[in-house]
Amino acid sequence: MLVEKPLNIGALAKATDTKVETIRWYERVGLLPAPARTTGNYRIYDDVHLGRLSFIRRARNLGFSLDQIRALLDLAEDRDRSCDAVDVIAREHLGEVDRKIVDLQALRRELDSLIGQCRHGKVAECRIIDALAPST
Amino acid sequence: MLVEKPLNIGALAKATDTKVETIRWYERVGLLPAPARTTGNYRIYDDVHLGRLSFIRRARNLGFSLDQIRALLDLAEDRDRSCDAVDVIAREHLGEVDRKIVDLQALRRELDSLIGQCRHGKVAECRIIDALAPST
DNA sequence: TATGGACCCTGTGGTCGCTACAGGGTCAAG
DNA sequence: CTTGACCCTGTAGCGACCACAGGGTCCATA
Repeated sequence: MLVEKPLNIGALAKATDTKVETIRWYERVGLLPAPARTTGNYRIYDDVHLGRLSFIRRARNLGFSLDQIRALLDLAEDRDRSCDAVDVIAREHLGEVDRKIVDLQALRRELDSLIGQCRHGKVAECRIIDALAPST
Repeated sequence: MLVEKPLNIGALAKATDTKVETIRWYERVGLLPAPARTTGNYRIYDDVHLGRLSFIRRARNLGFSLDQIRALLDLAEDRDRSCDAVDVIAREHLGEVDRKIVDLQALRRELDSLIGQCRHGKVAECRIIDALAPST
C-alpha cells in the first residue's frame, strides 16, 4: 500500500474526473470528510480521500443517490457485518432503474405513434397538437 | 361550443388532476395566463384556461419540458403555420427519451452483474463494495 | 347572526445534485 | 515583482414543483 502524494483540490478533481465545486459540495453534505488545510487554507487530500471520492463517483455513475452512497459507505466501514444490506440497496436501485426503463418505453411508444401521425400540413390540422389538446 | 362554468383554482385542479400550487406555478412562469379575480381576490378560470392546462398536463405526462411546452403552445396558436416545427420538437424529445432508455439499459446490465456477484458473506469480501472501491 | 371549516391568497424555503458566479486570497514561475 | 493559475467562502440558480406559515374569504348550518 503506497501512500500517495498529498493532492490539492484541483489535482483530486482531475484524478477522479470531478469538478472542484462538486468535491466541495460532497464535503458540505458530509459525504467526504473535511480534509486538512495548508497554512494558506488550501484543502489537502490523501489517498483515503481519493479512494472515498472514487467510490462515490463510481456509485454515482451507476445512478445511486447520495443517500444510498452514504449508506453504502457506512456499510463498507463495518467489514465484519453481513453484506446483505449492501445487496438490498443495490437491488432497490435496480428496481428503480427497471421501473424507469418500463416507464420510458411506454412513453416512447406513445411519442412514436404521435409523431407517426404527422402529415406535415398546417398546425390547424396537426395530429400532434390535436392529441395534446383536450377537445378531441 | 359550450361555455363552461367558471372554476376556482381548486375545481380546476381537480378537473386536470393538478395540484393547486402547480397551477399557481404555471401562472408565475408564464405558461398559464393570469386569470380574472373575484372581489375576494380568488382566481377564476374559464374553459380556455381549462383547455390550456389540459394541454400542458398531457404534454408533461409525455415528458416534454416546460420550455418545449411553451414552444408547442406558441406554435399551436398560429393555425396557418406549417406543423413541421411541432414535429421537430416531438422528434427531439423522442431522441432524448431514446438516449435515456439506452443509458438506463446499460446501467441495468452493470448493476445486474454487480448484484449477481453477491455471495452474501461479510462486507470485507463483498463484491459489490469491491466493484465500487478503487483498489481493485 | 355567529361560527366553523373548507377553501383561497401571498411569500418563502425546501427538494436533488450539482454549477456558476463574485470578490477576494495564495502561490510558483519568469 | 508581477502575472496568471489556482484556491477560498458565500450565495444564487437550475427544473418542476411541494409544503408550509400566516393570513383572508365564503358558505352552510345552528
